[in-house]
Amino acid sequence: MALEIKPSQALRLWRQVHLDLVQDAHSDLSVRQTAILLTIYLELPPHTVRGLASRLGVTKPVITRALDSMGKLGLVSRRRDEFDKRNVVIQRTVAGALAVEHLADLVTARARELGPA
Amino acid sequence: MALEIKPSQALRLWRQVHLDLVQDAHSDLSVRQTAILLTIYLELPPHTVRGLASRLGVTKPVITRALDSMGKLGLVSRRRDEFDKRNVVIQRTVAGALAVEHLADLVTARARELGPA
DNA sequence: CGATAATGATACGGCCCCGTAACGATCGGG
DNA sequence: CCCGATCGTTACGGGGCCGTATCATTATCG
Repeated sequence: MALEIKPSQALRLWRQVHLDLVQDAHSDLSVRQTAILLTIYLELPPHTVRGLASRLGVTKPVITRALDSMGKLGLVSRRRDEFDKRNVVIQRTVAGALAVEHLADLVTARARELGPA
Repeated sequence: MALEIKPSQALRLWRQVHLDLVQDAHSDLSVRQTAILLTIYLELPPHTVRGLASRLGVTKPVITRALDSMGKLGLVSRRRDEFDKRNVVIQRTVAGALAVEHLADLVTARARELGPA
């Protein structure tokens, strides 16, 4: 059951949510960080730096730095893998789950306001 | 006729489009720039620096700098208002319209792929 | 063991964006 | 005519993210 959305609706939805994000002081994530955060919270664990890097098509330092900054915000946390101590396992947090949920609410609410055409 | 979308669908849509944007080398716009671009192309002209600033809830230098960088990319252009030479009128461009259209296609295509639940 | 591979982190130089404050140009009211 | 208000821009100092190259740690294989 595919979601039917017209190009003009898609644009208005995209614009309105972006306006909300710009005005929401707490949402200060870049496009890359958003992609990383949602991948962590929507795809099945475990998540590693290397896995995310190849999944997003970016270099590993990009992931490391994004995890640093999102970690400071409390949106994710890291833990050494005990079985292969080279790996780092990225873990979800309560604050991160709340942020993702907040984004979902934002999108659904703005979609509900869309008129036809 | 409102658009019905479930939170889980909203998140998967948001994630997938962001993954596309990260991997698309040409799309290098920040959240703010995207909000500005879509406002210019979706709301009725004329657009001014001050108008956009108050519409987005940001300071004027933010708009000026965003117009500078988007102007270099050919996405928008500027012209002095002949009747009130203090004003600057922001104009749309072919490249900008194409970029907006491309984004619309991206969102609608990813929405079409969404499963239920 | 020892050499090689793999993982994530870090250093570096560069670029872009931010907010505040100031600026020049232009308009408009007294 | 002039002085204040308005417009957009620029200057400044600070901070974040980027890609490349390199690093320390750990695992693997001969």
